[in-house]
Amino acid sequence: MSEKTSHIPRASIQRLAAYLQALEHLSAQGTDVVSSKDLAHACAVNPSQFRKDLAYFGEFGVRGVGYVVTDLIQALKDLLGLNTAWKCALVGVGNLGRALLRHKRFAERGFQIVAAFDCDPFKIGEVVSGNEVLCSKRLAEIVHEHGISIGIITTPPERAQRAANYLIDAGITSIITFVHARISVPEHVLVESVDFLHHFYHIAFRKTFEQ
Amino acid sequence: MSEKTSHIPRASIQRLAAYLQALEHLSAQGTDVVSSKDLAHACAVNPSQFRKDLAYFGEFGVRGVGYVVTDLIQALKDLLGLNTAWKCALVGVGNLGRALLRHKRFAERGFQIVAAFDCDPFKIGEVVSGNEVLCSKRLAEIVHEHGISIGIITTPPERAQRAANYLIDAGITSIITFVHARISVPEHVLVESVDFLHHFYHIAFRKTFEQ
DNA sequence: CAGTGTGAATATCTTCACAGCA
DNA sequence: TGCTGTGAAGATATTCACACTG
Repeated sequence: MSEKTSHIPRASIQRLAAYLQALEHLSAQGTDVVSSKDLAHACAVNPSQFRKDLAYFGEFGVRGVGYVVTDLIQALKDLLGLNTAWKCALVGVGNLGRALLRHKRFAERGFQIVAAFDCDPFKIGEVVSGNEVLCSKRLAEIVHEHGISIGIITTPPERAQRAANYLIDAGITSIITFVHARISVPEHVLVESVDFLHHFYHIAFRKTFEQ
Repeated sequence: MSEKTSHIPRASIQRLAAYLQALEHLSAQGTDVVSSKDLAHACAVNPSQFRKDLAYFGEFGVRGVGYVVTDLIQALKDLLGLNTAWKCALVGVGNLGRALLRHKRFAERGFQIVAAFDCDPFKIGEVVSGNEVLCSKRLAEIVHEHGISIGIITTPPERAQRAANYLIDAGITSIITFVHARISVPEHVLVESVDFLHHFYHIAFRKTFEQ
């Protein structure tokens, strides 16, 4: 089931997360079994799409019946790698960085921010939501000490590349950046970019030309 | 040039934003003219892709030469609807809401948050980054008064749907939600979902199965 | 002649339609 | 019989390759 996961459409993975969300909602409501039709409808997706997304990984349903909600939740969590506890380091304790540090829902989902870094001497030493802000120079040391595997960048744009460099030097191979700036990284490093502005642009475009 | 903009791939629009970013970087460096090859390379895109993305809207280059940076920046801003000043209302003054209110870069890009709402009596009256937090009940009134056209939802998940309802009742037809929860809206309302968790999930998936 | 703009070819993603199993 | 799992068909998106132009 993990042989050919490399050419799975990115959109599929995103949908898996949506399915999981819908399933947890169903589970909370006490629903035991759900059909592809109903679940897909709840996620605004074609039922075949839903079944095909799962088919990349194996067979999870019961023919003639549907999907057992709790089983599928467990399967999806395994598929998405959510049964692991991922440790994260955050670089850049500005407004957004603070908001993420205080945001409790990441930890609930297995993404725990265990260290926060900044290069501003006025911020170093401050404690935000249980994390003492450390000097960025100490990244490598702390990453090893805690076994951190994911880096989060929330610096101003002009310092994003330097933050990335620190993370990469510390051996981090996965970075999530919240900064509206292109950063360049070696081939082997995974970068996910969360760019709010893109969504605003998209709204502006559609309002201007499609409404 | 605006006839057939409705079937433009969503991915194209996202790339247009990336081109704009790269162009502004070039402009700041004093570059006057750039080829599709160079610009596409800077955005990690195929040069044909870049040219085709532009071709949806018209012709912007000079054959044998390339693209005049400042002209293309202006053209892209027009295409993306960024020469308009968009007024936004934010609902949900939690950690993330505060971070967005304080984030100055939205306003620089034409997206100004002119009002903030919450239903928590302890928050109402507080001033965050120049905005007084108002009672959500006053949404319709304020939306009309300011000519607000975009709603931003940063409530906890369980209150996202109610926030959406308030916004829609106030006549808002475009919503950007930062909440990891499905919200349902009438056909004519545009919803953009900025879901951090999806990006974390994606990293977790790729780390688990592809690295 | 360098580099755009674009039809044609390819690759990728989505949907259909139905065989096959509980 | 009902709904899954899946090959084949259809729709979309990306890349190639080259005609065309400043």
